[in-house]
Parts: sequence; structure tokens; C-alpha cells
Amino acid sequence: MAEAGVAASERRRPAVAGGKRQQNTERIRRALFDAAARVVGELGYAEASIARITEAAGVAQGTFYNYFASRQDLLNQLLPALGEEMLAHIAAEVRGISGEVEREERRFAAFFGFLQQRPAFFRILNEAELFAPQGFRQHFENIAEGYLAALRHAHARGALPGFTEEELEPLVFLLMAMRSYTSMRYAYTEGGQARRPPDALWSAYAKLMRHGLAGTGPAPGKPQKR
Amino acid sequence: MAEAGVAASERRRPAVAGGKRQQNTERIRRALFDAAARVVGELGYAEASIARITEAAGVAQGTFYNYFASRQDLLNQLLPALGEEMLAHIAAEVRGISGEVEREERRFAAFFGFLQQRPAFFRILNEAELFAPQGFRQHFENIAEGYLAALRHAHARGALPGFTEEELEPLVFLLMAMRSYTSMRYAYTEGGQARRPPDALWSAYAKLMRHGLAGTGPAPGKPQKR
Amino acid sequence: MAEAGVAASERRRPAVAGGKRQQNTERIRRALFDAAARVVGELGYAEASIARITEAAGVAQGTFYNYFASRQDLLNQLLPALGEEMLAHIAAEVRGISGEVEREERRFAAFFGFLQQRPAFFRILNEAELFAPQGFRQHFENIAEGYLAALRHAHARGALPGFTEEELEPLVFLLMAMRSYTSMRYAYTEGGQARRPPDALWSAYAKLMRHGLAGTGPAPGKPQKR
Amino acid sequence: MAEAGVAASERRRPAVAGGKRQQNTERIRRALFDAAARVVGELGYAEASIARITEAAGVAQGTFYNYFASRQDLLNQLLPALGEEMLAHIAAEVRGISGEVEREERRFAAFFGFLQQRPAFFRILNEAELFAPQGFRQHFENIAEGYLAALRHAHARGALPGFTEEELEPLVFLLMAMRSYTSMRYAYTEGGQARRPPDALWSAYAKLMRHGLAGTGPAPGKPQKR
DNA sequence: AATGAATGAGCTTTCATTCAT
DNA sequence: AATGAATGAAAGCTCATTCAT
Repeated sequence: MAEAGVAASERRRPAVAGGKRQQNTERIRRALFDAAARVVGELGYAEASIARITEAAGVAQGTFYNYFASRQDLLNQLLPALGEEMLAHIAAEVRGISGEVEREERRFAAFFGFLQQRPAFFRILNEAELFAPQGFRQHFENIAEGYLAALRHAHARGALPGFTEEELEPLVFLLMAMRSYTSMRYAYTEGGQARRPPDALWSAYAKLMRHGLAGTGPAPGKPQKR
Repeated sequence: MAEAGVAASERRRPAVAGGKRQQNTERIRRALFDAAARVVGELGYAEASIARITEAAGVAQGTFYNYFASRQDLLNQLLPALGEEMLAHIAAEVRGISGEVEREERRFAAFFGFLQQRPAFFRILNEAELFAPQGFRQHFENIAEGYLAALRHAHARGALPGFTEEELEPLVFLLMAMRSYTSMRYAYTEGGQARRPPDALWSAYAKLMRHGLAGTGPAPGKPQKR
Repeated sequence: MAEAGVAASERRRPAVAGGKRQQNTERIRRALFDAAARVVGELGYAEASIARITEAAGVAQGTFYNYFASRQDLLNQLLPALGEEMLAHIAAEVRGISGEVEREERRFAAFFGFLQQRPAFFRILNEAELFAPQGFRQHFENIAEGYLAALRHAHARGALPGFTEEELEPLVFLLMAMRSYTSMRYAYTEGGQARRPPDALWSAYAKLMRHGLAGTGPAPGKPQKR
Repeated sequence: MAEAGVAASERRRPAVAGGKRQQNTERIRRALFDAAARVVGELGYAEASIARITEAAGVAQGTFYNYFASRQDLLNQLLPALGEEMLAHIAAEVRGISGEVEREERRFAAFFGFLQQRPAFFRILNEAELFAPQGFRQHFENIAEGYLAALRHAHARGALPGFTEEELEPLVFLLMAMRSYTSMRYAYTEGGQARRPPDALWSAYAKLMRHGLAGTGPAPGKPQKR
């Protein structure tokens, strides 16, 4: 909202070196946002009351409403913001890999890697559909769109020979499903620390991607670098 | 809602014979259970207050605590009970099919078929993880266990040649993931009526099961019988 | 609400002697109502918080919502209920008086008499228009309607010879105006006790009613009995 | 709303000359005052928050407290200031009329005329008693005093022959009552535009003033010039 | 065993005022 | 003198659970 029109740095007093006021508000906004991510990550959306969030951020309850229109407003922003981080993380991990199957395997593993370094994401992702549906939809579209574009690209290159154009969307959902749902199974946080999935998951996924349930052919093992 | 509870004429009197008493308490327990399923199916767990459930069951609020230890207690029982129904439904549909891939395709479709005839299940399944975690876990184990047993059986028969014993459990999770998650995407209830997924879902799933992302080979189409 | 349909005494269990439960709920409803009247009378609508009302009634805050749908709901009921009392009081005082001017003088004085014995009414009446507009409208219509009917009756008997039919409604408003507004001026409660207007008010009113601003003719003095 | 405040281009710089500073603070005080009148006129006292007033005036919230001790302080000044305007308006309309009854009729009509051209006054007048009691009292005394002086003058001239000296004050209140209260009934603003009372009001008032409830004698009709 | 009213902790949100900049 | 963000008390309302009847 605030950033529309005038550049933030020029909005008030000629600005000596960024403006202390300016910096401070940005710090508080971040503090609230991070506090919310932490609280939701630990306790879930349902327990993420304004009281808890502001306390975690170290500000008064009323301060919250200087930065967000409502509790729901902030809650809706949580997932899309973290989703962008995730996308960037995965994109970085996949860069340079050739072969669609290999890329997909790397994406799958990178997703779990991100969960490892951002444990709060796990719960936020899983609860958002119910507690922050608007934010969830936005995130979902972000991800699905990018995913679909990647598969279409691959399809155009002839990389997914058996599938028709129309089957790509369902395929995206199936792939997202395995990621997301499996994370609930395997990556349940334990004492704030995300659990790592077993090696068998990587190989099972790889085999499924390469040969379906038949699963025959060379088992490539878990992607190395991750 | 209220009409589906205990008939008003039978609500008050203590009942004549001893057996009748038994029956009566069973009837009330059932009424509460069904009312809860209906309410959660329609409005979700969050809106399933004791007030609403008891009203739908046609009993007083206090009566609730003669049958269930707490709201959470009943909520936890919801999914496992419906899950058994689902299991029976799928088992019936798969009976007599040979070929593990064909069986899995049938299971996948039968899951959606069950959703069609029990729309409340959809919401209960999707929200239980958050609102009735204990019930969810129980249900999950029920399903996963049966699923794993089936795959082990198939594996023993040599039906899943590419997979190792340890990979069967992850595989179960991956398969359940696609089912469950896709149902959220495709089977969103619309006005109480469950939407059917598009044909491309069935073929995409079939191809993935038969050949992985390569997807080459004969596309078998959607399972016939339903 | 509750009294609709089934007589209260017959609604539950055959009723031995009124039912302790029954009596109790009635007692609490009354306690809340009276507490609200007291609080509004003393502190005004704006200060009549649920906390204050329930504390004054000696019940928990949550109890309030077993009896009234909302704070506004109770607030809206306050004035009409007291208005009925007032109407009854005035009707009793006017009974048997003949002569329209004499009746009007008696009504005027009876209004102040009621204020004397129900000091809370004063503030409730004066603030309701802003804080309980719905209740105010209902009360206003109650009063204006009865007043208009009385004047029409008098007019039909030839008692208000100079006025046309259409002028009766404005006349009602002018008469109500003097009552109500003057009460604010003269009857300001002082330490919970309503102040009495000076004798000159009665004679000024009487003269105005009898001769207008000309005011000539016998000054009848303040109505005796009251 | 915002456009009526201080011109943006003049808001910042401290002003060059000394006299300019003076003017500037006067301009801001005025802007706040006018903004408050506008906001209260449109939304009522209860909605007239500092945030809204300062926004409408085009200054920061904190600035408010350089000009007024508190929100209540400004609110209390609103009615007396507008009351002076009203007094001037009525005085101008009555000038040159002879005959006390005719003067009173003209005052009555002039009051409604002022409401017509200053619609905000309507709400401010009606709500002030509750939300700005101090300001209301001051205004009331202003008006009543002037009114009483006028009647005393008339009385001294023998214009109100039937009334005693002591009855003049109550009479003033009765007359003010009809004005003020009737304005609430008839002049309710509709879409920002004040509604005009019906013709029957003028004649009913005139008759009451001339002959009391008897009302006999020539009906003079609504005052012409307004 | 059934009733249904009482409880009170907890929630989100508003806003006059303060004060560092 | 002007700014505008921070404050925190207070509001209305909900609901699982208890318990006297």
C-alpha cells in the first residue's frame, strides 16, 4: 500500500541517510511478519493470536494495526512470501540440470531441503488452505503456474513423450501432491527441528518417475549434491 | 438439520424394558455421531460447536458429555469411522481385478467414487489433520497399513519388480498423496455436490503408473466400470 | 421471544409449582434488565458496557447472551418497556378529567410525576434516539399514536375548534416537544434524585395552552391532585 | 473531505515572515475546526475520531494537540460557534417585525431556514447534549439568555399581557423545545439535504401561539418572506 | 440419564493520546 | 511547529465445559 506512487525514501523530509523513522517502521513490519511466521510455524494458525504475535514481535497489540489491516491480512501474506523464497531455492538447485526426470527429482529433493532450513514453512503450507485460503490460492497459483510452464516447455522439447497437452495440468497436481503430502508424513517437525525423510523415499520417487509402478531399470539413488 | 435427530416422541420417557434403555443410549450416541458428521461435512470442524451438534441431534447440550468425553473426543472418532466405510468401498471395487497397475488405477478411481456418494467425507478428511490430529493419525495408519499390506503382497508375487522392500512404504505415501491431495484440487464440493475430476486426470495417472514421466505406451483411458 | 407459543409454565416437565429453573431464568432476565436501566440511567448508554451491566446484575458476562441477542438488543428494549409504564401512569392520572385543556395540563404534569418516581427514565428517554434508535422509534410511535388518537377524539367532539385535521399531527409533536425537552432542562437528576420543576412552569404551560402567547384570561395554577 | 484542508503546497515550509507564521497557525486551527464540523455533521460525534478530523483537515494526527487540548475540547467548541451564526441569522430575519407573536413565528421559521443552509448544524445541535455537554450548555445559555432578554423586553412593553415575570423563563424553554425537538422530527436530513417541514406545522404553531389549544381566530398561514 | 443455563477466559479490533524525530 | 507511529486499555462477543435441577 504505502509504496505506491512516491518512492519511500522521498516521501518525508529530504532524507539524510534513509531516515531513522523509515528504518524503524520497516524493522517493525519485519518483526511482526517474522513473529507471525514463527508463531504459526510452532503453534499453527489457530493459535496465532494477535496477542501472541505482537508479544513475540515485542510491540503493543495496537501496533499491529498500523501495519496490517487485520489478523487475516497478515495471515494471508505469510504463505505467498515464503513461497517465493521456496521457488527461488528450488530454481537455484535445479539450475543447470538437464533431463526432465532428473530435474523433477532434484525439485522434489530441493523442496525437502527448503523445509529443512525453514521449518516454519511446513506448518504454514499445510494449514494455509484452511486458515488463510486467499493466501493459499495465491501461493498455489504461483507454484502451479511455474510448474506447468516448466512441464509445457519440456513437453514442447519432446521430453514427456507419452503425455498429451491436457494431461500436463493434472500431472502438475499429481507431482505437487507427492511433494506436499509426503512432507506431512516425513518432515513432521520434532521439537522445532525438521525430520529428514529416509533414503528409500528418494529412490522410490525416482523409480516412479522413471518407470511407473513397474519400477524396472537402473535405480539412480538420491540426488547427490542437493 | 434438527429433523434427523432422535424422534421427539421418544426423547423423554426412560423406556420400559431393560433392553430398551440400552437401545436408547445407542440411538443417542448414533444421533450425535451422525449429526457431527453432517455438521462437519457442511460447515467444517471449526464451526462444529457443541451447540450445533446437539441441536442437529435433537438433544440438550449437557447430554453430549454423557456420551463423549469432550468435543475433541467425538471429533477424533469421525474420520476413522468413515475411513472404514471407505476402505470397504474400495475393497469391493478392486475385488477380482488382476494386475497391480490396474488395481491401483481402480483404487484411485474408487476413492473418488466414494467421495461422490459421501460428500461429507471430503471435508472431514481434509480438515481432520488440523482439527482432529489424533483421529487423523489413526485413520492414516489404518489406510497406510492396508495399503502397504496390499503392495507387499503384490511385491511378493513379483508384481512390483523394480522396487525394494523398503521402498514400499514411501511408495504407499506417494500414492496416498496423489489421491488425497488431488481430491482437494479436483473434487471441491460445489453446493453440497462433489465435482468430478476431468478425464485427463485418469489418463495422466494411468500413464504415470505405467511408465513414469516417460509416459510412453498405450494409454488405457479411465477405468470402465467406475 | 420465549413467551411465543407454549405457555412458559408448561414448556418443560409437567411443572409442579412453577418450576425453580423457570423462576430463576425469569429472575435473571429481570436482573439484567433492571441493571441495564440503572446503569443507563446513571451513566448513560455510552457507558453501559456488558461488563458493567452484568456486574450490576450479579452474573457473568457470558450469561448476558443467554438472555439477549446483543448489547444493542437489550438497549433497544429499555425505552419501550419504560414507556409503557409511563403511558399507564399518565392514563391513570388523566382518568376522569373532562375538558381537553385540563387533560393536557394533567398529562404534562403527570409526565414529570413519572420522571420523579422513575429517575432512570429521564436519561434513557433522552439518549435513546442516538444510542437505541430502534427502541426510540418504537417508543415514539407508541406515544405519538396514542396522543394523536386522543387529540382526534377531542377534535371530533369539537374540543379543538381552531385546528384542522392535518394540524393535529404537528400539534402532537409540539406538545411532546415541550414535555420531553423541558424535562431535560428542569428535571436534571441531581445525585440520583430528580429535581422538580418550578411552579412557574405549570402556569406558563397552562396559559400557553389556554390563550397562546397572549396568555390573557384566568390563570388556573398548577393542577392540584397530581 | 481531504480537499478542504490546508493546501498541500503550503503545509510544510515554516513560512518566511513573522506575520505569516501567525496566519498559518490560524489557518490550521480553522481547517481543523471546519473539518470537525463537516465530519460531525456527516457522521455524528461518535464517528468523529481524531484520525478522521485530521485527515479531513489535511494535517497529521499529532498536530491536533498543538491547537486543542483534547478531542473533547474541540468538540465542545463546535456548537457554540455555530450557535452564534444561527443567532445572527435569526436576528437578521426578525429585524423590523413588530408584534411579538409575529416575531416568534418568524423566529421559528428562521430557525428551520438556518438548518436548511447549514445542514451540519442539525446533527451537531442534536448530538451535542450527549457528546459535548459542556459545549451544549454554553450554547443553550447563549440562546436562552438572548431569548429571555427579548421576551422580557416584549413583556415590559406589555406585549405578553397574561404572563408574569417568572413565567418568562419557563416560556422560553417551552418555545425552544418546540423548535429544537420538532426539527428532529421534521427536518431529518436526507442524503445531506435537510427536509422541509410540512405547511401544517407552520399553521399549527401559529394557532398555538395565538390562541392556545382553543386555536380559534384567523389562521395566518406560513410566514411569507422566510 | 437428560437438561439447559451459567461460567469466564479468550478472542479481534478501535482510538485518544504521547513522544521521539 | 509538525509529524505519524506506538501505546494499551477497553470494548462486544463466543463457546467448551460444568452442574443444579
